[in-house]
Amino acid sequence: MGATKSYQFSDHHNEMSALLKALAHPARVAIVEYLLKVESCICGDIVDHLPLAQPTVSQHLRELKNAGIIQGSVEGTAICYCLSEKALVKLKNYFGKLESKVKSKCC
Amino acid sequence: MGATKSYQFSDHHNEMSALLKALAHPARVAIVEYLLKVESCICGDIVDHLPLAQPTVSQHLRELKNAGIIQGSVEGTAICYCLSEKALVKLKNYFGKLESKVKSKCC
DNA sequence: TTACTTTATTGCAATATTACGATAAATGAA
DNA sequence: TTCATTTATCGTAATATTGCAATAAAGTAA
Repeated sequence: MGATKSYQFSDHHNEMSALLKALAHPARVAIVEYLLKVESCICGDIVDHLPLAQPTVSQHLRELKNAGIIQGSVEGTAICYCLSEKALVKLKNYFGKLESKVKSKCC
Repeated sequence: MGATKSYQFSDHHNEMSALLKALAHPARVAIVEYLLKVESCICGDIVDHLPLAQPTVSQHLRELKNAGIIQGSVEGTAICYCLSEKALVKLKNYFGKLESKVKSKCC
């Protein structure tokens, strides 16, 4: 025991939770909002904008990339990161759907 | 080392990541969607709809409640759970804002 | 080539999460 | 009261996450 019983849940539930898990850390929320704020891809200065060591930031970036939330492409000696619109659209649509269906007639 | 350095991030980043963290598990996504599906509050049969033991479900419900995503009220010998519209609106607006701002002009 | 810059990976310690058996608490019914 | 039902909590084991120093890898520049 201790590990999430992923195999007991549907693909949909696992996919959504994986996407949300990628954003379930303040550093990763901060990275996403930073990429959004500069309105373009960022080459190389993400580490300087976070209060964490370089290996830690690299680890967070990898998690965001694995989840499909950001993309990275090699640009000379640096790497350019940018947001993946597809993932954000998916999240927007998901919560839009949830919110539109919710009825506030609770006991 | 090991613990998230919450104090290094803004309140906003911590609040958003906490809300998303509450949904970063397939069981909790499943609970939210189940509450949505029945379109009303559920009294007592959440445990039967999940492939987890009762103490585990109770733990997940508490996390959702602490995050403000669901509400629970005592109804006789059972407890009625329902979704909190406020949290879902917050999430919908957040991703709506992100998606509307994202520019897909990446390198 | 060497030196430099930037990012990734490795290895590990500290902490957090997940899951569940056992048990407690709370309520209703008999 | 006692019994049954339902949910919460405690305790603990297994696993996952977080963070960083050290180091590697990959590229540019001289």
